[in-house]
Amino acid sequence: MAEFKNIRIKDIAEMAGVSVATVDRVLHKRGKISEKALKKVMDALEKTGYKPNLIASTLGSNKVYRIAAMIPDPALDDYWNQSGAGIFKAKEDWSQYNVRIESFYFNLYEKSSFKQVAEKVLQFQPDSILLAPIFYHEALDFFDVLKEKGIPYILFNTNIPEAEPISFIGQDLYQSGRVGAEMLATKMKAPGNIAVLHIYEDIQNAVHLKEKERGFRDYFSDNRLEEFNIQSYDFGSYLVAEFDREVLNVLNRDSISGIFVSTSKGSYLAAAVLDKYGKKDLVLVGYDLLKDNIHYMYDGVINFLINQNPKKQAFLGVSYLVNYLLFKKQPPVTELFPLEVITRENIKSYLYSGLH
Amino acid sequence: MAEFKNIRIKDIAEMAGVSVATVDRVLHKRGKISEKALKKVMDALEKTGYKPNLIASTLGSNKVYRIAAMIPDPALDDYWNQSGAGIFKAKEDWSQYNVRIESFYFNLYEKSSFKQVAEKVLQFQPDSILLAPIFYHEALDFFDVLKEKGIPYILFNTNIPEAEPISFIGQDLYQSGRVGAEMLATKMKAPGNIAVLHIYEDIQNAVHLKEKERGFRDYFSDNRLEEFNIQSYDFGSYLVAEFDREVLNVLNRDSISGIFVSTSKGSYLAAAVLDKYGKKDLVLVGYDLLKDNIHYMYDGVINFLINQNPKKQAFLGVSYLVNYLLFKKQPPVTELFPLEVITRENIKSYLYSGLH
DNA sequence: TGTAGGTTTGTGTGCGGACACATTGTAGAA
DNA sequence: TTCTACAATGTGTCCGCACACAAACCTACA
Repeated sequence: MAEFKNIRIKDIAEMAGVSVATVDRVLHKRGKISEKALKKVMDALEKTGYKPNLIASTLGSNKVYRIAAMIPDPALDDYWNQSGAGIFKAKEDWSQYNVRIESFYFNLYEKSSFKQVAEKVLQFQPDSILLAPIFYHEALDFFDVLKEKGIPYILFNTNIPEAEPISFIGQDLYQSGRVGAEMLATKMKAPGNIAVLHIYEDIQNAVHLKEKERGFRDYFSDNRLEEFNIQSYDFGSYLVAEFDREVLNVLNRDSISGIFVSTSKGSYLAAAVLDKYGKKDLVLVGYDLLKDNIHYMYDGVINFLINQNPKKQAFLGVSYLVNYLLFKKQPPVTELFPLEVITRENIKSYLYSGLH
Repeated sequence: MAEFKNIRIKDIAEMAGVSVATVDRVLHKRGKISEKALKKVMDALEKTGYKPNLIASTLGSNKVYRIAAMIPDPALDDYWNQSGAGIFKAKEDWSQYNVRIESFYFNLYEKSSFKQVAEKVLQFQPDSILLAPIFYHEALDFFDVLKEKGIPYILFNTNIPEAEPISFIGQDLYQSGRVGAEMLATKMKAPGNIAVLHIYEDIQNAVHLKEKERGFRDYFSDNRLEEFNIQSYDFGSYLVAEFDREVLNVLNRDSISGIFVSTSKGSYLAAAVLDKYGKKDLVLVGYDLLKDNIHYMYDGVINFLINQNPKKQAFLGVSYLVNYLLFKKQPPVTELFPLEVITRENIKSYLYSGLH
C-alpha cells in the first residue's frame, strides 16, 4: 500500500484549491478560516490520509523544547544513581534534536529540598517534566502549579494516580510482591518462618511497601502454602550498629529461614548482616541491581533479586517526553515494566545488555 | 556545557574562510580539496566539535533507504510470528522517515526456499539487510554475494561470527542453558533424573541446542549437584502420534522428574504430553512466550520459561539498521539480550509491557 | 460611494544540509 | 602569450514545514 510519494502540505493545498498557509492553519488550528476553505481542506486531508513529515516539521519550527527531570540526588543513593544514568543516556541519545534536557536533584531525605528544587524547575520554564514523586503531599502541591501553568508531566517509579500525569512508568507493586513470594517459596524448604523486612528511611515509602507485602502474603494464601509462617518487621530508620543487632535478634528469636526485603537499599543491608554472621543458608529475596546487591548475589547471600530497572524507567520517561513534544506522540497512560527475576546465572546478561 | 547554539556548516565555512560546499566536501570525502583548505576546515571542525544536524541532513538528502528483513515465514511458526511482529512494529515506528522496510519470508523447512527468497531480496536492491540465518551454508553463500555488492547486514537469533555482520543480536546460548539448569535445580526435589529434550525440525539447530545443553550440564557439575542424573534425548522430527509415545516412553522408563526442553516449539509439545498423561508433577523448563507455552504455564504444566524475546530482537535489528543508514550510527557488534526468567507470577507483566 | 477595520487568504523566507551546476584557478601544451 | 583541461572552490536551489508579514476580501458606517 501507499507506494506513492508521501503527501505534502503543498499537495493538499493544490487539491483543496487554497494556499499552503491555509492548510497550515487548519492543521494547527491557528488563525481563522472560512467554512468553505475548512471543508475543502479537511476533505483533502481525509482523502489522502495526510501525515506530516515530522523531520521537516521539527526542522522548520526552530523551537527548542525544554525538559526538566526531577529525581533524588544520585550521589546519595545507588538506586537513584541508576535513574540518573538513564536520564544521562537519554540526554545523549537526543542531543541531536531540538531538546534541552536538564536534571534537577533534590535531597531524598529532606522534603524541604523538594520544594526548593521545584521552584528552580519552574524558573527553568520547562515545556514538560519527568518526575519521581517521592514526597506525596509536596508533589501534589507542585502538580497544582503545573496544571495551572499547563505544563504536562510524566511520573515514574512511584505512582500518584490522582495527579493525572500524561503517563506513569513503573511496576505493579502488588504483583511484584507475588513474584518475590514465588521465588522464595520455590527456593525454601517446606516448613519455615519467613520475615518480610521493610527497611526504609522515608515514611511515604510505607504505602508502597505494604502493597508489595500484600502481594507477597496473597501468594502464600492463594497457594495454600500453610507450612510457611510469615512475619513482617519495620525498620523505619537505622543506625548501622543497632540495625545489625536488631535484625539478628529477629532472625534468631523467630528462627527465620527465608527473608523478603521490600526495598533495594534494604536488600544489601540485610545481606550484609547475613554475610557478617554466617547465615548464608537463609534464602534472601530483594530488589534491584545495585552495586552491593550484585556483590552479595555473586557471593551467594542474596538468592533472587527483582529488577525495577530504574535506569530504563528514567530513560523511557525522558524519551516519551521528547516524542510527546517533538513528534506529538502520546505516551501510554501507564507503562508497567516486566517483573524481572534476577538470579546468579542470568545476572550478567542483565548487566551487560544495553538499554535498547 | 555547550550552552551555545549548535554549530552549522555555515559557521565552519566562515571560520575556515571557505564556502559551505568545501566544508561539505571534506565532511563527505567527495570531490577534491587543496591541502590548505582541508587543513583549515579540519581545524575548524575540531575546534568546534561540529556535529551535523541529522534532522536537516535526512531532510536535505531526499534519499529513501531500503531495508530488507529476511525471516522464516511467520505463518508457519509462532516463534517467527513474533519476530514478524517485531518487524511490523519497527515498520510503523519508522514510517515517518525516509526508509522503506520490506519483509521477505522463506520456508523454515526448505533450504531451497531460502535461496529463492535471497534472490528476491537482491532484486529489491536493499541498502542493508536484517537476517535470521537459519540455514548455515546457504547463508554463507548469500553473505559472499552481499559482501561483494557491499550491502551491510545485521544477523539476529542465530549467530554466524565468520559472516562478519555489522551487528549480531541474540542471546548467550551457553549461559541460557545454565539459567535453565538453575531454575530446574531450585524447583526439583533432590535426587532425581533429568531429561534434556531436543525437539527440532531442522538439523542446523543442533549446534545451537548443544550449546544450551553444555551450559545446562556445566551448571550441575560446577555446583556439584550429583544427586541429579542428566540424560539427553533427540527428537529430530516428530509425527504427532509417535512423538507422544516416544516421549512418554522415555519419561517412564528412566523415571524422569525434571525436563529441560531446548526449543520454544518443543516446550509446548512436551508440555502437551505431560498434560495429556497427567504428569503435572514433573518440573518443566522451556523457552519463550509462545501462545501455547503461555497456556501451559498458566495451567501449571510448564514451570519456567526462558524468554528469547524474538519480537524485540527483530524490532531492534531493524531499528539499528535505520539508525545506521539514516544517522550513521554504528550498532554494537554484539547485543546479547538478558536471559529473562518467566514464571507464573511475572508472565503477565511481560505480556502486557511494551517494547520500549 | 468611499473607507476604516476586521476577516480571510496568500507570499516569501528560514531551518541546516545535500548536491547539481557554475565559476575561478592553475599548470602544461601550442 | 594564449588556449586547454582539469583541479579547486563557490552559488543557488530544493527537501517539507513553520511562521511572519503582506495582500485581498468583506462588512458596516459616514
